[in-house]
Formats: sequence, structure tokens, C-alpha cells
Amino acid sequence: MTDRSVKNIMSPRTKEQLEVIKTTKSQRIAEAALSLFASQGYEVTSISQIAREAGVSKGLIYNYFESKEHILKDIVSKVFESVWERLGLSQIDSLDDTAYRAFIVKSLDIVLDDLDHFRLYFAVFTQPMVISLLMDEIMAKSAPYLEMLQNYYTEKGYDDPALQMRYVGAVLDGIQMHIMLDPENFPVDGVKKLLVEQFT
Amino acid sequence: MTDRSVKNIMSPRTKEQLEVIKTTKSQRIAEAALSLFASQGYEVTSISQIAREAGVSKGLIYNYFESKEHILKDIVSKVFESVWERLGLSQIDSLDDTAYRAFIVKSLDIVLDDLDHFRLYFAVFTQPMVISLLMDEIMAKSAPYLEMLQNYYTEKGYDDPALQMRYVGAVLDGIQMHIMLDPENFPVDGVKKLLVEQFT
Amino acid sequence: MTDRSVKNIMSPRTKEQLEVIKTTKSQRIAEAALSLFASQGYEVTSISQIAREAGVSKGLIYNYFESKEHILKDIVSKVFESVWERLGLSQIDSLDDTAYRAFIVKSLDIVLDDLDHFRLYFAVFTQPMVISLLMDEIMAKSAPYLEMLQNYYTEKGYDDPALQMRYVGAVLDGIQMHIMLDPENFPVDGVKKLLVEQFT
Amino acid sequence: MTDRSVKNIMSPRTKEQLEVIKTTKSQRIAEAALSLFASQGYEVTSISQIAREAGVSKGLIYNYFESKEHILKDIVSKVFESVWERLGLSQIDSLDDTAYRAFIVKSLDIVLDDLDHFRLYFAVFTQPMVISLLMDEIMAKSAPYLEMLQNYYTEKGYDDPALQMRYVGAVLDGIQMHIMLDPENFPVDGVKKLLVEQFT
DNA sequence: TATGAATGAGATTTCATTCAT
DNA sequence: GATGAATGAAATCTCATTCAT
Repeated sequence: MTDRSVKNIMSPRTKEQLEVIKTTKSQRIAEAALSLFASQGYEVTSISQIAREAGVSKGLIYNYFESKEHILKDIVSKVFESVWERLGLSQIDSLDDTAYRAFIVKSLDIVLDDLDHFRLYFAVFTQPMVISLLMDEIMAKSAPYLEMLQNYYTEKGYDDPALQMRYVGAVLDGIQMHIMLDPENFPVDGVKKLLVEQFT
Repeated sequence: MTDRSVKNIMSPRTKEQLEVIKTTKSQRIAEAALSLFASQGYEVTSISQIAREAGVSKGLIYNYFESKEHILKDIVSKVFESVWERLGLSQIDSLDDTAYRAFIVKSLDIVLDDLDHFRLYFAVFTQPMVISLLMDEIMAKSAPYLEMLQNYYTEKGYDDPALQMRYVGAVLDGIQMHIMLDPENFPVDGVKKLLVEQFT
Repeated sequence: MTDRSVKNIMSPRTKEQLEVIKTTKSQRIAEAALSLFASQGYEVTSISQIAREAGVSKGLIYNYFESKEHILKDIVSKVFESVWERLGLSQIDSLDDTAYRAFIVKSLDIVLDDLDHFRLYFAVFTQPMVISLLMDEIMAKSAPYLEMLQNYYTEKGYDDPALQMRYVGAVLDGIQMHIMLDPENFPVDGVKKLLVEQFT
Repeated sequence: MTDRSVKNIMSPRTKEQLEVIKTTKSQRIAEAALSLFASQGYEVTSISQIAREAGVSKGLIYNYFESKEHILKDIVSKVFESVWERLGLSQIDSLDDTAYRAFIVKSLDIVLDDLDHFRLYFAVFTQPMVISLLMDEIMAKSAPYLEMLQNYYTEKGYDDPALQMRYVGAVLDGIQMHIMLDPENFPVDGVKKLLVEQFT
């Protein structure tokens, strides 16, 4: 009754309007789910809780996601994308020394920036159900970046670049996990310095 | 507990004998639970499954454990004990260079020796429910060994022994996690060598 | 505290006791389900309703039946057995004239004897979901009796015994269905006479 | 249907045109529903499925039909009309021998011509919910034709024309049902011959 | 007339836990 | 000590129907 044009009275929403509704709603649901999965765990979080947190009805969730499992898949998929992106690797083709050092430093910083993402990131690796569900997708997504790292080590003349890559990867994951476990007290800056000394 | 009916007249079980039976059954239950929790996850494992796997009735489980949660607590508690014990730290009072190097090497070896323990070990750290349930106990149990490590770094003249301890701890956890995730392919020996070079 | 023998105090139920409980309870559930399926239809009957009718909890039903579908399978399977048995064919190896005439007459009588069974019997044939679920089993169960009928027609010298068998089968089913639809008014006796005149 | 111009300014739709569109859409909905009800069953078919199959929105269905139940009522009502019409009885006032024989023969033929209609036709008789919903209407619609048949039997001098009518009706239904259940293999022609021999 | 997002009631199913035996 | 039948709360998911547009 406000300023809608005459010909739209009582006509169905346009495709654009529907698109907007769809993306905003499904984002709200996904955000609620991420936050709950991260703070409580996947199994323990119920659809009802997600609905309440997102401010929608239980039923609506199933308009946007096929199942609880698919909510998780969606979220994890986005989490992995955003992690690699924030590490600065998705924007470049190969690493030089500066980019490599930045990568190491960022690896620690992003944990504090978004603890929820990392809680999920590690849950994925240690919850057997989740792992079997998503490992393939994760690996496919990570492959190009891992290759980039290995190429860097090859260029730097390492005897066994693949070994070095696995080593550094494991070390970074360990530190990230510890930051996640104790974000208040973990000496991020000190460890950052040690890392840079030893690995660059 | 005194005179138990006709068929036990000749040899009523002593308290010790009862204890033996109890230990045996409760061990079987705990072992079944450990294996299932590790391979499937805690939430997803049902009491019925544990009972089936342990070859006992559902009801009996509640004779030995207060609740499903308590089974987990018990197991995790034992897992942590056994980890420190196997690392060789529970038998000594302080570290020298040899013991320290052995500790590093062992840290990797024990993962392959008992994958189930480590699956649970990491699940504990990343499953929010579990963590809040058990963090205190774990910390209390680990404290003396962490102190021992810190003392070693102090003696070796490190600027910031606490930092070093946290750093090494995180690195070892990271590598352990990666071994656990890919026990077949992870280059344990190569990484062991790199670790010894860098951290001893 | 009544007349239980000393050694049974606090001991688990014997296998026989458990067997009795199992069969009586699962019968109660199956009977409740049969009555509801017959009077309302399969889809429209809820597990809650069955539980209420049987006087048990919803959960218990799943101790005895894998799923709602399996309740139906079980019931239908038994219904078919009992129909053939009541028709007197499961007790003999081949038909003579007397047995054949008895078979025709009985075919009508049993409908009135147990309407619920026949409501289910016809529902099976016309509800697409049910049919696809059970057709194979039904056919396997009916095969020997159909063969017996065909043999009878062969012996009586029919040109096309298979055709005759299908014809009579269809006719009987049609009449059974009409009895079921209007058990009060359908002229069972009159039709019985007509049938015997024409088909024996 | 003339020149429908830029946005209808030239010729706003007349009431008849609206009616045409309505008929078309509601027919499409009804056809989709018939096909799905017949192949899957009423309960198991969802409004969404009907909408998808008919190529309209869920909402629109409720412009044309009060509820899911009313779709069924509408369809069944039409199915019964068309069956009597196709049997050739709705065009005449009374039966002679030729018309009667044609009626018998047609009774079988129309099943193969439109299996979906007959799937629904029999579902109506065996699904208790549906039956209670529609029996009255069906009976009212069938009454005149049943009377016509009874008159025919009276004229032919049958002792009990009502009995004969019920008998033949049941027989035909039985055969129709069997054709429906196994349209590929049922010996329609053979049975047709037997029927004509026995009942004309 | 036409759309499809949104709801909420209810369905099936699972499972930790209890308890009579 | 030992059993497993029984419960009931809660979880996931479906779907007829409504309603703003």
C-alpha cells in the first residue's frame, strides 16, 4: 500500500526478490549452524536449535538444505575456501620468499580472527563421521595450494620437498590447534617468531 | 556379601574374587567403548553397540558405569595416563638430553602403536562437549610432565622456557594428528629426523 | 516374594520366559496394527496409534519390528498363509471334485469370517506402494496352490487349464471383494449357488 | 483468444476466456494428480509433486481445489462418470441383447485402455479412507445404470434379477482387477470368450 | 491469476536409562 | 551379578496449507 507500482499489486515476487530472500535466509541459517556446530559439536546440535538461533521455523531449514548433513557439508566447504583465500594463496600462482613468510604468519593470525571456523576445521579432522563425509571434497579443494607449497620447496633446493611440505603442514596445524584450544593464553607472537626463524 | 545361598556354600567368593570379575567385565566394556568411540565418535556410538561389542547386556554396563558420559571420562582418563607413561616421562623425575630425544622420537612412534588411543586423544581436544567435560582432569594429569619439560628448557638456557615448551608441544601434537589422519602414507621417519635436527 | 524358588531371586528371566514375552507382545502389536491397517489404511495409521491400541510404548514397537513397513510385511505374510490354510489347500496335495467344490464355497465363507484380513488382502492388491513391496513374496507363497488348481483343470480335460484357472481366480476375487465391501447385504448364499452351478 | 495485444488494453479478458484458462489449468492439475494417485497412491503423493508434474505452483492448486482431499473427490467423480460413459450405458435407456453383450466385452477392454483410471477405481474400493469419503456419491452416480441392468435381467426372466446383477457385477470387477494387476499377461481375449459363453 | 517462502503439526525412529526378574 | 523388555523424551524430516507479494 506504500509506493508499489500499480502493476505489481498482487503479483508474485520477481526472480530477483526471490533470489535475495533465498541467499539471505540460507546465510542466516548457515551462520547459526556454524556457530552452534563450532561451540557444541555437530551431533549435539539439533535442527530445532539451529532454527531458533536463526529465527526461522524448523520446516524452512529444509527448504534451503536437504538435510542436517548437507548443512554441515555446505559450511565446511565454505570454511575451507575461506581459509585458503585468507591465507593469500588463492590469489597467486606461485610463492616467493615474501609470500611464503606471509603465509606462515597469516596461518596463525587467522585462527584468532575466526575461532569458530577453526573449531569446525579441526572437528572435521577428528570426528570420524565427518571426516569420511568430507575428506574427498577437502582434498580436492586443497590440492592446488599444496602443490604450490611443494613447488616452493623444490625451488629452494630441499632434498625432499614433499616431506618438507608435510612437515610444515603438520607443524602449522599443531600450532593452530593449540591457539584454538587456548586463544587467551597461547603465546602467538612468540611462536610466530620462532616459526619464522626456523622455517624461512 | 556373606553367605550366598546353596550353590556358593562351599566357596563363597572373596571380595578379591569379586573384584577380579568386575575388573574383567568392566575392562571389556571399556575396551569395546574405546574402540567404537575412536572409530565412530562418541555421540554416534550407542550403549547397545558397546554392549554387543563387549558381549554383555545393556543393563550390566550400568552396574559398572554411571552413564555413557562416565564411560568416556574413564576411558579418556586412562588414555591420558597411558600416553604419558608410554612416553617414558612417568618413570623419571627430570629430563636429560638422552631422555628428551627419546621423548621426541617416542611421541611419534606411539601414535602408530595405538591409533585408537590417538583418535580419542584428538577427538577430546576438538569435540566441544568432551573438552569442557574433561579439560580440568587432563590438565591436572599432564601438569607434572609439562613442568618437567619446562625445567629441561630452563636448564638448557632457553630465553623463554615456557614459550619453548608450548611451541614444541604444539608441533608434536600437529605431527601426531597428521600421522593419525594418514598413518599409511605419512613420512614418519623423515619427519622424525627433521624434528631431532631442529629440536635437540 | 510369593512362591519363587530361592535361587531365582534377582536372576535374569529364562530364555523361555523371554520367548513368551516376545511372542505375546509382538502378537499384540501385530493384531493392533492389522485392525488399524484394515480399517483405516496403512499410510494413515501411525505408529503412535498402533502403540496406543496395543497398550505399549512407541519405542517398544521397534524392539519387535524393524520399521512400520516391516509390520505390514509381517502381517500380510501371515494373512496370506492363513487364507490358503483356511481354504483347505495347504493340507492336501491334489484336488478332487469334492475338495474343489469345498474350495469354491469356502472362498466366500472366509471373507465374512475375517473381514479385516480381506480388507488387507485387497488393499495389498490395489495400493501401489504395498504391491511393489510384497508382490514377490505373495506370488512365491501362492504358487503351489495355483499349480494344484491348474492340475485339477488339466485332469478335468479343459482346453486351456491355465486360462480357466485365471478366470476362476478373477471371478472369486471379484466376489470376495464385493462381500468385503458390503458384508451385510451381499447375497452370499445366492451367489454361492450360482457359482457352484457354473464352475463345478 | 483473438488479438491479445500489449498487456490486454485492447481486449481485457472476458469471463469466458478466464473460464477457459481456469479449465485448462485445473485440468492439468487434475490430470497430474490422477496419474500420480494411480501410480503411487493418494497418501503418498504430495501437493508439491502434483504442482511439479502439472507445471504450476503449489499455491495455484489451492485456487482451484479446496484441499488435497477435494482433488481426489473431483477426480474420482470424473473417473466414475467416464467409466459408465465408455461402457455405452449413459447413452441409452434400456439394454437389449446386443447392447448387453457389448457391455460385457467393453467392460474388459476399457481397463487396458486406461489403466490409471482403473487403478484409482479399485483403490477407491479398498482404501478405507477414500471409500467412506466417496461411497455415497459413487452409489448415486451408478444407480441408474445398475437399475438398467436389473431391468434387463428381469426381462430375460431371471428368478432373482437383483442377485444376478450383483453376481455379474462382482465377476466383472474381479476380472477387471486382474487385468489391472497384470495387464501384460492376463488372457483378456480368452476370458472374454468364456464370459460371453456363460453370461449371455 | 500466480508464486513459492514460510509455518507448525505430526510422523517415524533412536536411544540412554530403568527395573522386574 | 546379569539380563533385556520397556519407556519416554527428543531427533530428523515431511507436508498440507497460508499468505505476502
